[in-house]
Amino acid sequence: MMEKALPRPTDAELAILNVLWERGPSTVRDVHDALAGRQATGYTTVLKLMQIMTEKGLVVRDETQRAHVYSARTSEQKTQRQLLADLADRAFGGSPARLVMQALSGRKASAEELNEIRELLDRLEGESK
Amino acid sequence: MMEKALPRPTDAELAILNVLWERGPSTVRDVHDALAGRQATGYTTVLKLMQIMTEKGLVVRDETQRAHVYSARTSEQKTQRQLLADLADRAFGGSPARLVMQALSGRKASAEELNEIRELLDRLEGESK
DNA sequence: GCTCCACTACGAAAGTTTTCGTTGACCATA
DNA sequence: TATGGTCAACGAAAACTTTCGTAGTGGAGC
Repeated sequence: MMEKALPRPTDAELAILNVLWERGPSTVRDVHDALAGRQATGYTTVLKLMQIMTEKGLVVRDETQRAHVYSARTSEQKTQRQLLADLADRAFGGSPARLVMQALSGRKASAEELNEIRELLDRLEGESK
Repeated sequence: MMEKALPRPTDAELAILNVLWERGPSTVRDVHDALAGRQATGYTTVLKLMQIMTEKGLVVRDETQRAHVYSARTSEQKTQRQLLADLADRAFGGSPARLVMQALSGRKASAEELNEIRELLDRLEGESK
């Protein structure tokens, strides 16, 4: 059973997915309102995007209610990994490790964050043993 | 002196930048040939893209030769960091640390890579002291 | 000088993304 | 039953990305 790869979400689509991941299943109205703070987009713009996303399979919708209820088709984690793999391919010669190193050295992470990452490393190291 | 933010390169533009970073200053012919293996694009397509990239400021060109010589305006590192910061903003709630953790847990890095990353962590930890 | 070739420039077309105005349907309620 | 509000659907336009055909230019070699 081949799981068909969903297309990489565009910027505007990703903004909508973020709302769906945060709020769970939502109507267009919900998403539009949630987006209102960050983006200044019209209601029908959000609606149209979500219709397109439905066609693409990025979201699924429940039409039993008058106001259709949309859900992200793919988890946030899975999408994040897809985006990272994609970026690694396009900008890091296909090497996720190089991506990580650049991300680490590029910015000052807090001490706690560094520790978290170190613990994660320990855990990974443990698994591969 | 405000350094104006260059636009995020598109997929096709990034492919060209990769060639320029690898080869150094190159003509359109050079880039086209280098791309030939991976992409099947016509010569004029590459040319047009590089003209657009010149307008955008992503590359600069030396026109003293008949075959113009193009160079990336921004280093590979800097561009990579910009792309990572951008992705962190769009898909990781603005948190590079979360991006790193997802990148690490998402894939099996080799033991050597993990060690490299650990050393990098040590260095970072040292600096922040 | 002429011809051929490689190159840049230009413009157009196709595809994708983002935006929004308009329309018609449904439902509540006066 | 009429009115008003909310909603999905549709279509179109604007912006951006990607593609390539055609034209013109300049230099090398005959």
